Amino acid sequence: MAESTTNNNNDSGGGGGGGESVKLFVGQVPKHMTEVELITMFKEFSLVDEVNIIKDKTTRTSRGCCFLICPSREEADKAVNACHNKRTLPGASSPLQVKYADGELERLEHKLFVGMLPKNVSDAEVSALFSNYGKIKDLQILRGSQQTSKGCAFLKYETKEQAVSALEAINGKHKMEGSSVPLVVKWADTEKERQARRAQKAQSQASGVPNTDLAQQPSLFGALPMGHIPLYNGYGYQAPGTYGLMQYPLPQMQNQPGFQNMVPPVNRGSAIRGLSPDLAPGLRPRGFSPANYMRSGYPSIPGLQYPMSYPGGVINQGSHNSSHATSPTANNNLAASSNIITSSGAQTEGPPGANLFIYHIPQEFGDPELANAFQTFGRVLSAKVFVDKATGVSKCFGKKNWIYQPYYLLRAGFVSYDSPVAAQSAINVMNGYQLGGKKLKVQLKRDNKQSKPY
DNA sequence: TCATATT
Repeated sequence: MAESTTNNNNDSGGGGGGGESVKLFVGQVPKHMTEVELITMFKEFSLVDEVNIIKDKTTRTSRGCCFLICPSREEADKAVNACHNKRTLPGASSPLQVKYADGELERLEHKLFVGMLPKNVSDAEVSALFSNYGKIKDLQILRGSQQTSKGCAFLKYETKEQAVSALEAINGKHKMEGSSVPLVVKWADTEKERQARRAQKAQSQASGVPNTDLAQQPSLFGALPMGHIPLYNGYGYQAPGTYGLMQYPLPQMQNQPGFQNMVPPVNRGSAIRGLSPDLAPGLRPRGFSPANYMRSGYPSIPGLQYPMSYPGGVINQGSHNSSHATSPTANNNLAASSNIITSSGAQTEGPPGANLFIYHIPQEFGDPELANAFQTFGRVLSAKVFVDKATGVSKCFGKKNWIYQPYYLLRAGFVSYDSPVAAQSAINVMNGYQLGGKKLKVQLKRDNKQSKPY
């Protein structure tokens, strides 16, 4: 005797048979029909796990459509083939519409997005890594005009389990060779999400007055199950409006009695000192330029080894204009600057007007050096150097092959302060300052989150 | 010339 009244053969979760439940959208459903009636009807054509009538939010009445959950793709296809445009239910004006629900096809592809790939990564490297978790059906590294990767890829696995295990094992944990940041692994966007992303991008680029008001995008929230918290926010975004971080408790501590005396005065007044004329680039000691020392070896922390060479490092010199600045101070500064970048790699943004965009940063500068160079003017929340996409590589002709090699690493970066005053001080002193053969351009970072209605 | 990219 076969199953007669069992409608919950729930083997999809247990992994028996490898079936994966599939959600279908059904249109042209008479509003008076119940879920039980619909289940009964569809069971003539396929196995059915569940039917959910889609109801009006307020009136709770049927909207004339439903979701139909089938235990496998095969069963779902049976329902589609038997019903779509083939049968008209009593009271309906047109035949049933039965199709895969939005995002369902993509979901069934077990497709992952991989971010934070090195620019020069090869298919073989990515393939080797991800093959540890299952059979790769498809791999596509996104590449730009040259061979260089755009830092991300798409990847399909044979089964959901394989994709999940890769996601959990690699996301945020695995660093590729030569990369300092871990890979990001997420489920690829569905078609709808792609469109939403495109629209949002177009809007923010067109107007320059981006809409970051969450209240104006209610659909995204309505789509999330109640209580759902995304497992991983791949981009580390903060909710708009939550400026700053709690990771730097120092400002509060500095205001407490007893702490002030522990901080050398030169340090605490640094933002103001940065504005003082005697530190201005044009008035710095002659006969010593950053370009000079760069030719004769590459100091990792120029601000410390060549204290007179640029304004950011000037507080470290004990000689000519600040007798109370001592070398322990310099060490403190170094320690502070290396703490600026969090271990998670998350970049922190300061309040509006407190973030700088800096161009023509010397090659020798990494994040810590950049932070060090700019900390004289205020509390640096974050400093980030990156290579300019357009000019980071040049192509050369070889006898047989194209050779892509870096020739002049044009670098830019961001520095975020906790106050606009500090940022302005840094601009006043550092903009146009010659460092490493090029003049720094220091300006306020474009701020796309600026305008926000109340 | 504006960071973490989306087929």
